[in-house]
This record gives sequence, structure tokens and C-alpha cells, in this order.
Amino acid sequence: MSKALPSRSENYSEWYNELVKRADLAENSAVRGCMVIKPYGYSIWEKMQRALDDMFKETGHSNAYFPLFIPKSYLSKEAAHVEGFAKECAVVTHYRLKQDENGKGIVVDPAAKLEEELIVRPTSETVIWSTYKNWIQSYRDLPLLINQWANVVRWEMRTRLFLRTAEFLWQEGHTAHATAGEAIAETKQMLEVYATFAEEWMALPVLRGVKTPNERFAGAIDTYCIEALMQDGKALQAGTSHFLGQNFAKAFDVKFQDRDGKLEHVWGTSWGVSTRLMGALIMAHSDDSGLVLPPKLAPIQVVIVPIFKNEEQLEQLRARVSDIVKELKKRGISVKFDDSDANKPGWKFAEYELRGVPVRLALGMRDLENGTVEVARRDTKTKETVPLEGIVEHLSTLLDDIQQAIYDKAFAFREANTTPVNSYEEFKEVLDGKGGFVLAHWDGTSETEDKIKEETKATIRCVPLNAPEEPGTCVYSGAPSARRVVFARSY
RNA sequence: CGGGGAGUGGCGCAGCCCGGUAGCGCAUCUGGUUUGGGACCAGAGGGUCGCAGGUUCGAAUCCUGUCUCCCCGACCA
Repeated sequence: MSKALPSRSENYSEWYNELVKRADLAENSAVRGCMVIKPYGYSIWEKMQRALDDMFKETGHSNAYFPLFIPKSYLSKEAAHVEGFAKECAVVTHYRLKQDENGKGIVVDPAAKLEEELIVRPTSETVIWSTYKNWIQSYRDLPLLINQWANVVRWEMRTRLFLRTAEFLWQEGHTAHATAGEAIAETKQMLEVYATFAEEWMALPVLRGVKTPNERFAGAIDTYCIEALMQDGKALQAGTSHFLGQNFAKAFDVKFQDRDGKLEHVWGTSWGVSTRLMGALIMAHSDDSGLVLPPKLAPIQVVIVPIFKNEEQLEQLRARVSDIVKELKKRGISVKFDDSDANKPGWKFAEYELRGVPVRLALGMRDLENGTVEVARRDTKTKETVPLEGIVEHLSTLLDDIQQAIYDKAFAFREANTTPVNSYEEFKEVLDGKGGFVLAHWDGTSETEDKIKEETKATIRCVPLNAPEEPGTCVYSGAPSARRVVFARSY
């Protein structure tokens, strides 16, 4: 508890692991690959959920819930889809346990074998489309705009808290439309929702782009994504939005009658973000002292630490602070007054820094006399003494400033770590040096992408949506290319 | 699935090589002194040493088996 965090420069992944545990966000569970999200971590996730859910509602979506279990036969209806997920599915084969006949413990009752095995959902396209078949008959039933908040299971070989766990929490939107154009518009709209959320709430600049066929979602025609850059120079996919074409409509026979009375398959989309966003949030902003949280997602935005020698002094401070607390709450600013006597101020300072509380006030007798308070901001670790008069107003703008400053810092970092290269030599040099996003010409073939991945471990993160036309030649094959794509090593 | 590491009070670890009945730091509890950057003193509670066998008068320590977790790699949204 009193030891310092490992530093980022020394060992980035150890820093991350320790930070997640020490800041009380999550811990490993008894089940391999699964995590326990602790109250402090979960309250950040709840804030994310709230903001996203509001955005989904504003764009016309409704929440619903579909089952955890998927009949095995459903999964195999869309060929590319099974292929993509088959290797990481948890399967339920029995429905009963019984006492072990030779004494101790319980065993699976072999008599209780399921007729058809059930898959624990790795994603819900199949159950949902099998349901949509019954919900959709006419063009009047479209568009169908549904979202669900759920847990999913993907049996990953190697896991890391928040970034890749066997079970994770997410949100998956599944929509059906009358035309391809509408579905594509929906796909792009939701990508923009994600990008806006990342930038405005998480203070995380993201690239908007399209995946190459290699990186595309199993079963999609096109996968759009937002990609963020972490402080160690590795990329992290923060969200995806898929245009499914008519793939699932055909697999599950979902048709509608159009205005002319003709029967046609509907067009689909699906889109999701997960608790992986927590990992992105942590790795993008935090430092060697602990978490740095953007005010909009911080469970506690302002913490007030009283400095006192005895109960009478604490009473005086409490009297002065209670108005401030009331005022802050009135403005929707979450505040904690830590008047516990269990720890000294210095301990509290370190602790709230570790937890990423954006602003800390320290108030002692000296301040009461002078009518001042010490204001410390987490992102810059700077302190200033300001008048108590008008402090609420001051904090309100300060929180906005911090939100912006955190974004600006992350943006500047990304700019400094985005490098155009024109040869394969340069490509490898940048990757092994500073890392980050590498902008390079690519000939558009899977073969080249695979070769580069094999040789450098870098993948094409996306073809940016706003990529300017710029004729050039592929850094690997020398074949002509119309624009640069974004390469990086990634999580 | 391959390579490495580790299972000992709530947490982090030492002890194991060389067997003798478990120790340190943090945390907890009590009392006191403290309080503007991780306080100090005194006292107290808390562990069938991952599990199962074996060797031995005696096993945290030696032997065999087994389970689990973590890290690196392969795999992968």
C-alpha cells in the first residue's frame, strides 16, 4: 500500500496491472481469465454506460434483453461467423449435478445430457436474428433499432484485466433496415456516437476508420472502428460498428414486404463497446502516481481533505465545508469530504492521486483565517491557493479545463507518435523505435498484410475515413497504392 | 498448447539448499502522543505453510502425484 507504483518506463504492463489493482478498479477472480470489477471501477463503468445509453436513446434505439445461451445449431448458420468464434466458445452440455456415488463432492450427472448443446454467447447476432424473423414482416416494422447491455464469454488463451478477459461486459446494438443505404448510414452514425463518446467523455482522441478484410468482424461486409493510441505506443481498438449486409437476414430468413408487395431480405448492422474501454481510459491518461480520470467519468470529481489538530478545529472546518459541498452537489459535481481520522492528510493526498480524483481541496485553520483554500489538480499535479469566496464557480470551470487539458495532452501525444513512412526500412525503424501509428502505403492485398504482420507484428489498424487521396507505392511490395493506411502494434 | 515463475495470517514477502513444531513489513484492534505530502510509541489478535500420499521419532523444509494462479509466446475482437 505504501509502496510506489512500478513506473511506466520501467515496465509498462506491470505498471498497468498494479495500477488496476491498487486503484481498486478490479482484481483477478477464482476463475481463470475472469475478473471481479470492484465498486470503484464499476462506478466508472456505470458512468460510461449512462452516457452511452443516453446517446443510444437519442438516436432512437431501445434496450431489450436476449438470452445468454445460444443453441449450437444457430451459431453455424452463418458460415464466416462460426468460423470466427468457434475456437473460443464455452459450451453447456449438461443441466444437472448429483452426489458422487463413492462419497465426496458432486459430479456432473451423465444422465442429464442436453439434447442440443448450448453455447454461452460470444456475441448475440444469431439469437437476435432468429428472433427478428418473427418481429419483422413489413417495411412498416423497419427500421428495428435495438440495443442490449449484457455479458459475453470468449474463451481467450491469454487475458489481461479489462483489456481481454474471458467474460466481459458490453453493449451490443443490432438493427434491421429496409435498404443497404439506411443500414450503412446507421453503421456510420453509431461509429460517430462512439467517437464522440471517446473524445468528449473519455478525453480520448480516436481515429475513425474501416477494417481491412483480415481484421473484419466474422460475418460482416464492412467493419468500422475507432482506434486509440496508448502511452506505450500500442494501438487499441476501442469500438466497432459493422455493416452486416444481408448476411444474417439470409442465414435466418428474415424478410419483409416492401411498398410494392415484394419480399426482400432486410439489411443489418451491429455495433459494440465493452469494458475494454476501461483499459483504454486507464492506459491513455494515467501516470506513475496513479490514475488520471477525466472529470466527466470520475466517480469523485472533487475531494476535500481537512487539515486539523483536534475535534474543535475539525468542527470549524466542517461548518465551512458543508456549504461548499451543498453548492457543488447542486451543480451536479460529485464531492467527497474526507473527514476520517484514520489517516493523515499526506496519506490521503497519495491515495486520491492513486485513484485519479481530478481535483483536491486541502483546507486547514490557516486557510480559514485567510479565507483561502488549496486547490490541487491531478492531471498536472499543480497546486494553487485561491479565495474561498467563489470557489464553487472556480471548481466548475476548473473541471471543464481539466477535461479539455487531458484530451489535449492525449491528442498531442498521438500527433507526436503518428509517423508517415515511405520505405519498409523506415517502417520497421519507427515501429521498433517510438512505435505509435505508422502511416504507410499498402497495396491492398491480404498477402502483404499477413507478411508484414508476420515480420513486424504490426497490423493495419484501419483505413482512416478521412484519409486523403495520395498516390504512392506499397512499402512492402512496391505496387501502386491510392492512400496511406494506419499500421501499429496493438492490444 | 510451449517456456518461465509462484502458492506460507487480510496484503506483500522471508524461511526450504542443511528437517526440530513458523517469522518480518504493511493492514487490523487497544491506549497515548500526533495531523499543511504516505506519523510515532507501547501492547494485542490473527496462519491445519495449495491439496493428497510417502519417508522420518519429527516435514513449510526431503520424495511422488495433483490442482490453481501469474508472466512471456502461439491464438484472438
